[in-house]
Amino acid sequence: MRYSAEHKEETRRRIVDAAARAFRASGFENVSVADVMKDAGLTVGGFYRHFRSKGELFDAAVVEAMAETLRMMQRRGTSEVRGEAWMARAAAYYLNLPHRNAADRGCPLPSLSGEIGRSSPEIRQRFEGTLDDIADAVAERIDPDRPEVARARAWAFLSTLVGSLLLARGVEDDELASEILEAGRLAASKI
Amino acid sequence: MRYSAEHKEETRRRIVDAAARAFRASGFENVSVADVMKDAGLTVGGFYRHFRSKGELFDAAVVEAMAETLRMMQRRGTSEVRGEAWMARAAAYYLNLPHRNAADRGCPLPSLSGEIGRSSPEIRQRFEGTLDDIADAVAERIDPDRPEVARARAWAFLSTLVGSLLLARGVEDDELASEILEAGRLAASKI
DNA sequence: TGTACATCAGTGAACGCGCGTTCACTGATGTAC
DNA sequence: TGTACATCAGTGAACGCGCGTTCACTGATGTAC
Repeated sequence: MRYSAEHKEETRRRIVDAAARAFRASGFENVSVADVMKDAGLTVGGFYRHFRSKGELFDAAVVEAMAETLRMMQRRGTSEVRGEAWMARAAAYYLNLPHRNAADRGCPLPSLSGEIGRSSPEIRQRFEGTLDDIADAVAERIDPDRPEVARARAWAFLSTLVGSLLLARGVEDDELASEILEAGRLAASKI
Repeated sequence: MRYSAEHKEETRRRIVDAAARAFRASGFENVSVADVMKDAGLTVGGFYRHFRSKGELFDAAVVEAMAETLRMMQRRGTSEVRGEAWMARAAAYYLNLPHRNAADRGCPLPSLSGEIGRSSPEIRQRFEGTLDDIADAVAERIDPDRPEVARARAWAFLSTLVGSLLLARGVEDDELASEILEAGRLAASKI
């Protein structure tokens, strides 16, 4: 092997990071391979030493962004807070104007679920796996003693967060966006 | 005027209908002008007698799909049902596998909010207007006597519906999709 | 330790395709007389 | 009422651009001796 294995892996990571940001900000079709490579400090040609196609990059970027979200969720879980207190805290962390305005660094669920819904079965299955893990992590925080009920509540909780953020991003007016986010925060905490 | 005004208007309507279906099913970038025209029984060239650009068509299609949703909401409202009973009924009507599997004829909120979030201010303002009307219509059904509180609940209700459908569409497994939809239905009715 | 060689990550130009848009043309239908 | 003319919705080919992908090449670095 020439160039250390770490070197190649590190480059790949830079490409995936740039892609994860760009796709969340602009969606699959509005991001070009050249854009991503430039963002990663490289030129187009080298791309195919790391990925077979743009689709494969999207796949990797989704996995990466979802893993981040899951890690974030789990990190929040090390504290002792549980139940409604945890839900209120998580909802506040998720539903606010900064998150609404920074899609590129935020949760991929509102920004990419639409595209994923139209993607290949492989990508959707991968997505499904991580999403399931996220739901489990959330259920554990909501009510560790009643896993069945907690899981249903976790899905409803996640749905409310994702839906609120999505709607808040669709409207132009910041006041209205705040109204939507606040309503979501309140309702999510009491699910 | 040659060709009656109605003739042109009727053709335009056919184009917009085809576009509203196609965009909901596949998103903006994955639908070509030629596709839409073919669906409307026409050829590409004629498109520009009706619209200045593909973007203008998207705008019209979003307005149309949102207006349908609003009409649907208002039609449901003629009955006397109010409050939680109405919420349970509306949630059941919205959150089910057929709706999850027929994005092209369903609510545009889950399928197009993502794209709209990245669209021009004009489109977003138009979207915002109808969305606001929908929220008002929902608030009226939830609790006509307390408009303030009802509006916040309406936003949370809509967020949960939209989020659940979006997540259910993102996963491959029908069982899991059902689980998500059911959780959403239950929680939405009690917001 | 030093040197020739081999590998392969990365470069940047070129290719080819899809698609939005334009354009010259057709022909159906309304209007003028 | 009938006929010549004007309009313009619709056709289908052509244009041009952006972008995904390919390719010949470079040069940095690891390996063999």
